[in-house]
Amino acid sequence: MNGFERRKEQKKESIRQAAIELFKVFGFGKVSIGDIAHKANVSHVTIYNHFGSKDGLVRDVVRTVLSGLVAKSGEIIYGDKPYLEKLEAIIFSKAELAGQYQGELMKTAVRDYPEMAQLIETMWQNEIDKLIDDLVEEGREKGYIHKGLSQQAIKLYFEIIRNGAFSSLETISQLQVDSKLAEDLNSLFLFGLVGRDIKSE
Amino acid sequence: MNGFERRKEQKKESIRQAAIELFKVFGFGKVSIGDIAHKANVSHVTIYNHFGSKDGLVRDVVRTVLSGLVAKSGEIIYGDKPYLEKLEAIIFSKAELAGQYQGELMKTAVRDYPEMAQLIETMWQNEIDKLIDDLVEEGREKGYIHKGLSQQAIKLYFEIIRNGAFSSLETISQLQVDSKLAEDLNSLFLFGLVGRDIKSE
Amino acid sequence: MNGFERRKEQKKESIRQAAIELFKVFGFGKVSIGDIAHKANVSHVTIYNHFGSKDGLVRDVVRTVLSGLVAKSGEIIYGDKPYLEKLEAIIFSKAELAGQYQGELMKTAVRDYPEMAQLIETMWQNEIDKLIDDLVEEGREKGYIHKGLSQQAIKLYFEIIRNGAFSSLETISQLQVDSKLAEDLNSLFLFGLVGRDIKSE
Amino acid sequence: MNGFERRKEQKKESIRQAAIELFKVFGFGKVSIGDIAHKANVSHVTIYNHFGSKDGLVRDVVRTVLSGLVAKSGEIIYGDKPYLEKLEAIIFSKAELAGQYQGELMKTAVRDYPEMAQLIETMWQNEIDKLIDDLVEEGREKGYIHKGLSQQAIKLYFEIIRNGAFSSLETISQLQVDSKLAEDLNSLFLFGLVGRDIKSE
DNA sequence: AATGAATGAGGGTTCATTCAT
DNA sequence: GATGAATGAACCCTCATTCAT
Repeated sequence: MNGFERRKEQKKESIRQAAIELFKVFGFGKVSIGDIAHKANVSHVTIYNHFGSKDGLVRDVVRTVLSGLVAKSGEIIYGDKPYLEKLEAIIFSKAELAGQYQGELMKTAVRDYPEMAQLIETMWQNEIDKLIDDLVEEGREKGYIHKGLSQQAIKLYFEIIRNGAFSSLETISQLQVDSKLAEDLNSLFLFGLVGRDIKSE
Repeated sequence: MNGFERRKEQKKESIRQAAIELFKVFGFGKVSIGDIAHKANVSHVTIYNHFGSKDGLVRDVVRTVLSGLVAKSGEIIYGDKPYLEKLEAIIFSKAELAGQYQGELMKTAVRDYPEMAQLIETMWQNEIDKLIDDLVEEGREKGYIHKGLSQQAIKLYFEIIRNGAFSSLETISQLQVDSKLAEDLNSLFLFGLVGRDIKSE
Repeated sequence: MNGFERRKEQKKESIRQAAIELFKVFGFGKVSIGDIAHKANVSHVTIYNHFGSKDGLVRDVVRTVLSGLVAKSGEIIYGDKPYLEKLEAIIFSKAELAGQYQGELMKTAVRDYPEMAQLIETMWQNEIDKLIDDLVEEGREKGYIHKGLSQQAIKLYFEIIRNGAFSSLETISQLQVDSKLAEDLNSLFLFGLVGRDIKSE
Repeated sequence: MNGFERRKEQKKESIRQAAIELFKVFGFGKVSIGDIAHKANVSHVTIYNHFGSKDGLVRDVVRTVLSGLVAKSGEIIYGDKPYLEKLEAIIFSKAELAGQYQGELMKTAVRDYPEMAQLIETMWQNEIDKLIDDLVEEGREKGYIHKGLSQQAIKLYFEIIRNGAFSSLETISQLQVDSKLAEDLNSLFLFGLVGRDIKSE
C-alpha cells in the first residue's frame, strides 16, 4: 500500500470511527451524514465517495464492529486465564462492556435496517455462537457448569446475562470499585439466587 | 361521562394504541405522526388536537405504558401464587414479556427524548423499584434467596435478567412449548451455572 | 331588541373588541381565529356563526373602526373649539392617536386583504375626506391657512403629518408632559422650518 | 474571489433581491420561503443552505437594506447640493422614497421579529440619527431652520414627515409631474400652513 | 480525490374552516 | 345557538443524495 492509498485508508478509518462513536450514542437513525462529516472533519460528499450511501456506511460499520467483537472475544476465550476469569471477562469485564454496547448497536441495526439482518445473523451465528459453544464446553469439562443443563439453555442464559448487562452499564461500572457487589454478582451468576457461599467451594 | 366524551376518549385511546404498536416496532424516532394517523384512521391534525405535539404524544404513551407495567407487576407480586411462580412470572412469563418489551421502549424514550428521563426515572424508581424490593424481601423470608447477598446485588441481578430477557424474545417464547428448556432456565436462575438438581430440593 | 338579541349582540361586540385589540398590536395576519376566541372567551365556531369567516370578521372590524374614526373626527371638526385647537386635536391629540393607530390598521387591511381596498377607499374618501375639506376650508376663511396653497397640497400635507404622527407614537405621547416640545411642534406645523415665533403673531 | 464564490454570491444576491421585493409588498409574515425560492428560481433548500433559516434571511435583508439606506442618505447629506435640495431629497425625492419604503419595512420587521429590534435600533440610532443631526445642524447654520426650535422637536418633525411621506407614496409620486403641487408642499414644509410666498424669499 | 452548491422527499406544526352533537 | 372534534392546505425546516468544479 503506497502513501496515497494509506492516506485514503486513514480518512476512511477516521470517518468510520466518527460514525461508530455517534451511532453508539444516538443510534443509527438520529445521526445524519452531516454530523459524521462534521465530526470527521470532511465534506459530506467524501463519505459518499468512500461508502456510497448512508446504508453503505452503516453496513461497513456493522461489519467492522462485529469483526472486532469476534476477535476480542476469541482472545479471551482461547487465552490462558483461569476459567472463572474468562467467564467474568466475557460477561462483566469493562473491556467486554464496550463490546456489549456494540452488541446493542447491532440490535438497532437490525431494527432500523432490516435488510441488514441477514448479514448480522450470519456473522453472529457463525462466529460468536461458536465461541460461546467452546466456552461452555470448557466449562462443562472443568466442572464449572452442571452437566444436566442443555447447551441451548446455557447459551440462552449467557445471552440474557450479556444483553442485560449492557442495560445496566452504569451500575456495572461500579463493580470495579465495589468488590462486595462484584463478589455477590459472581456468586449469583455461578450459584443462583438460592446460592452457596463462594468460600465454601 | 357522556357520549361525547366517551367517543373522544375512544379516539384518543385508538391513537394511543396505534402509537404504542408502531413505537414498539420502530422506535420513537422512526415513526412519524403521519404513520400513526394513518394506522389510527384519523387526520394527523387530530393527533395534535388531542396530544398537542409529538412530544406530548410520546409523553402520554410513556405514562400509559409505565402505569400498565406497574399495575401488572403489582398484581403478580402481591398475588397469592407460590413464590417461585411469581419469580418466573415476573422474569420470563409471556404476559410480562410485553411489559419487558415496553421496558425497552422506555430505554429508547430516554435516549431520544432526554427531557423525559426524569419522568421515567421517577415512576420507575418510586413504583417498580418498590415492587421488586418487596419481591426480594418475600424471597429472603421464604428462604429462596440467600441471606448473605446484598439487596443491591440482587436487584442488579434482577435488572440484568429482566432486561436481557427482552433481547431474546424469540427464544424465550419457546419456553412455553419446550418444558425442558424452561426447567433448565429456572434452574440456572435459582442455582446458577454450577447448579444443583431441582429435584434434590 | 329583546334580551335574547341583546345577549347575542353583546357576545358579538366582545368578539369585535377582542379582535380589534389583537389586530392593533399584531396586525391582521398574525392573529388567528383561535387567539381571538381565547381572548373573547368563546369557541372558535361562535366567531364563524357570527361573522362567517375570518375575512368577514376583518371586514366587520374595518367598518366598525372606520365609522368610529369618522364620528370622532366629526365631533372635533364641527365642534366649537378654537380653530388651532381643532387642528392640534385632529393631528396630535391623544384621543386622535387611537384613531391614527386605527388608520394604520386600515393600511395593513389594504395590504393583506386587497379585496377590501374598495370598501376602505369609499368610506375614507366619502367621509374622512369631506371632513378634512371642511377643516381646511374653515382654516382658509379664518386666515390660518395661506390662500395660495392648493387644496390638494394641503390635504396631502395633512395626510403626511397624520400618518407620520402614528409612526412616532411613543415620542408624541411625551407632548403632554413636555410643553416646550409641543409648542415647537405646533410652531413647525404652522410656520414650517424657517419659522416665526408663535408669540410674534 | 474565484468563479465559484462569485456564482455563490450572485445566487445569494438574487435570493436577497427576490426577498426584498416580496417583503416590501407583502411584509415579512405573508411571504413564504417557497415564494422567495420560486421568484429567485432556486429550490427553497438553497435558501436554507445560504441563510440558515427564514429568520436568518430576514436578518440579512434587514442589514442589507439598512446599510443601503444609510449609504444613500449619507451621499445626499454630505454631498454638495444646495441645502434646500438636500432637504427635499431626503424627504420627498423619489430615490429616497424607496428608502422610506424600506424604512417602513423595518417597522414590520420590529413588529414580527421582536428579537431583531436591537439590531435595528442600534444601526438606526447610530447611523441614521447622526446623519439627520448633521443635516439639521447645517440647516441651522445656514439660516434655514429657526434657531429657537429644539433639536428634539425638529428631529421629531422630520421623522413624522419622513414616515408620513411613505404612507402617501402614490400621491407623492405625482410630485414629479405636478410642479405646482411640489412647490406647495415645499412651501408647507418650510413655512408651514400659515405660510409665506416662496418667491418673497 | 475532494468539495461547495443544489435539490426532492418527507416530517412536525399551525390555521382557517366544516361537521356532528 | 354554542361547542368540541376533525380536517386539508400550507409552512418551516432537515436530510440523504447528486451535480459541477
